[in-house]
Amino acid sequence: MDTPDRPRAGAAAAAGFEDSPVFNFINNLSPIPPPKPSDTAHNVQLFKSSDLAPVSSIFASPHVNPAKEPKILIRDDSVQLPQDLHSPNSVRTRVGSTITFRMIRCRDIVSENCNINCRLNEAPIDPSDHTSNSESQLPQSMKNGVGSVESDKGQCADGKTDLTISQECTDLEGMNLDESGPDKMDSSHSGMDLHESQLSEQNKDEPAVYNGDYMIANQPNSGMLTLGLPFGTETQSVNDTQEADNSNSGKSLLNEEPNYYIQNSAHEPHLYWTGAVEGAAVDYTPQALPGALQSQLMPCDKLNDPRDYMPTEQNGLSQHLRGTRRRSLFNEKAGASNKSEDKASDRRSVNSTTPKCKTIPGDINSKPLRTPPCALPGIGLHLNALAAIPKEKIVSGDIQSNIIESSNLPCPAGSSPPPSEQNIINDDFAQRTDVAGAEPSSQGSPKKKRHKFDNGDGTSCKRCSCKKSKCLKLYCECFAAGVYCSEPCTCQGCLNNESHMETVLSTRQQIESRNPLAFAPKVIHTSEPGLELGDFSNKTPASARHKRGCNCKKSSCLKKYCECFQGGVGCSISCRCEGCKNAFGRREGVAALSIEEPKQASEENNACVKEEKCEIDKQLVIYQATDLAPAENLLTTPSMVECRPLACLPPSSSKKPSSKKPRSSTKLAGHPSRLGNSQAPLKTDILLSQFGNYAEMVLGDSTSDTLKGNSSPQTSVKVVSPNKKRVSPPRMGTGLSPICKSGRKLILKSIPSFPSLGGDLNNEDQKSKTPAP
DNA sequence: GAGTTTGAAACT
DNA sequence: CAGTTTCAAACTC
Repeated sequence: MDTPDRPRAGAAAAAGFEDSPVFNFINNLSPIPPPKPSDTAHNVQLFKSSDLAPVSSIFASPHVNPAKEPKILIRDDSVQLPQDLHSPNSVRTRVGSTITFRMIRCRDIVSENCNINCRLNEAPIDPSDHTSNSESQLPQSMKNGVGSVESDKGQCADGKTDLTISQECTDLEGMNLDESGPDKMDSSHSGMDLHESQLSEQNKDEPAVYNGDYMIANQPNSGMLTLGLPFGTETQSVNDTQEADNSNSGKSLLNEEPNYYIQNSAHEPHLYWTGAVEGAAVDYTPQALPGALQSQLMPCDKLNDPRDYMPTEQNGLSQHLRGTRRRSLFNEKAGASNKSEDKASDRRSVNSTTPKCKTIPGDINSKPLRTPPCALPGIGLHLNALAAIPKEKIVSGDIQSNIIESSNLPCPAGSSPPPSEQNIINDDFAQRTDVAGAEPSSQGSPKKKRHKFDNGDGTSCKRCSCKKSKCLKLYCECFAAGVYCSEPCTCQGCLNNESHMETVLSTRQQIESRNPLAFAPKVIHTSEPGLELGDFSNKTPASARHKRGCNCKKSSCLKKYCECFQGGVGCSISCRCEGCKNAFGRREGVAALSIEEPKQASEENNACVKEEKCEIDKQLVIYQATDLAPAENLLTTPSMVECRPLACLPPSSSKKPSSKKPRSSTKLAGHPSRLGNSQAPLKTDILLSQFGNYAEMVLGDSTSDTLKGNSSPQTSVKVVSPNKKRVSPPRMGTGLSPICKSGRKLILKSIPSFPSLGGDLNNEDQKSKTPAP
């Protein structure tokens, strides 16, 4: 198709592969120059944002809650998929059959970005941008992935011409033909019909292409990955991991994905996402990438929802939307997060979203610190959205969460996000977990539902019902979450509103002065054992995160009273709980098995199970290091336990006898967060490098390890099989999950890398590997 | 919907 | 730093 003119391609040409479609394909990919400045910038932003955000502690100031923005937005995006246009039904089935990818969570790493990434939506993107290309590319990648994917391919091959499929196929062609592709893409997209026809054709023709892609993908080192992205390493690692995952299934979406990445990377900065990659995997829609993400996001169930499908207009629109979608990710960062709109429309209206709750303006301190992305008000929110997501959507929520997490990846683990940010994030997670676990409860009283209602953004309103605290104390969830109380709140004498901004800020500062970690998330999903342990000062961020431990006595850590449980994480050393039975992981020794305990886990697990089911059944989940599936998140603890041995944090350090008290720990941790802000710039730089490391850590390492089998049992598999089933380490069989565990394990690895923001990526790794003597 | 339980936050 | 009180969520009826 294309000429091997490109220098890089030249090598291949030299090889004599020029003629091969694969070669062509590769050429297309490889040629892609390093991300354009703008692109790079985007990428950087993502990472930065994540990094920065955490550092800056976005939440320092309360954020306006977009209370009601549906976090679901993501879904919407996914919904948007052209499929609807063609045949929702087909799509549905496909979706079900097809694999969905989970976004990798980097959340731990990235604290903030989540929001941004998560949202595909709305922000109208300029088609002019590569976005279109990228989109198209994404779809292509998707296609590729899909094509490779059994189900998808089957469909295409079958000539079923699902809209999505067809589109995908077409996209691929376009991809193959030209990287630039936007035009091509457009053309391809423009005609849905065309797609179909093309599909058939492509199906025929493409195989070669796919193959090529596939091959490329297979090659970890393939130029594609390496080439483009600054993150190349990551991508590679990802690919590897994916491959590993795929390996299970044999071919893999992933394989294709790599291409996807590459292309994206080349064209779009946004693509950098692993998530995007994953998205690529998504069959659905051509529209997709962004959509892909969305699709991923979308719960299996949701696919059914007409809304989800979005009445996207047509291909053209879809394309356009695509662009927007991608953008949306960033846009969201920009603070445009629109939670509310689950619906397709949401994208466009993204901005329109009306957060009822407003996030409190960044703290004085934090504000300046806020780095671009991080700064975005929306940052915190995204996670919450998950929680907000109705049970129905829970699954999707997970996905979303995953996506979000992935977005987070960039953030250097080392830097702990500002407490506030973390809080948000945590909240999100918690919410997610809550959603899962709490689902039942949520049904009950509004309060219970409250979290669910949350936008999902960290910023969403918590619907507090404070009476005496005036919503100026941590008792107030809204205040604690850094958001202003909004309509949903039933609080009395509330001062947590814009009109009292000064009061709020001052109060926050006071609280933070007391306890830097006061606004830090109660539970950090990061499974990093070390962090949990809080031992390493180096990893202060982590420690800070985990500073709090529960002090449950009667709840046995089996109820929401327990922060750990509520957060969906197992209890850690820092916990002082008595009779800990935390299903997610018991404190200390108990932990490992606790997860498996069906009894305890039953409730919580249910949530996890649900998610997992969906995922398993229909989705391919790609876990990245940090990303614990939401469901997985639940598991984190156990994994952590297991991990610990690996992580081997210094035992002494690990133990913080009184870690619970935020105060003591907080001081240590708290500062770091702020420091992080200052460090932010560094972080960004580091981030990239870290990111790669991180990716490796997460994906690569875990995957590699798992693949290799060397891995300690701990590094259980996170791998998802292309087959649609996660490949879980043998051990986990229980409902919960193998996956979860595996995910956690991975996380653990990743964790080590994070710890030192300032870090040192290298150091981190080393440290992680070799716990301090 | 009201009341009780629970554990964190705040206070001393 | 430890103990107590206050608070609001979580939970139960």
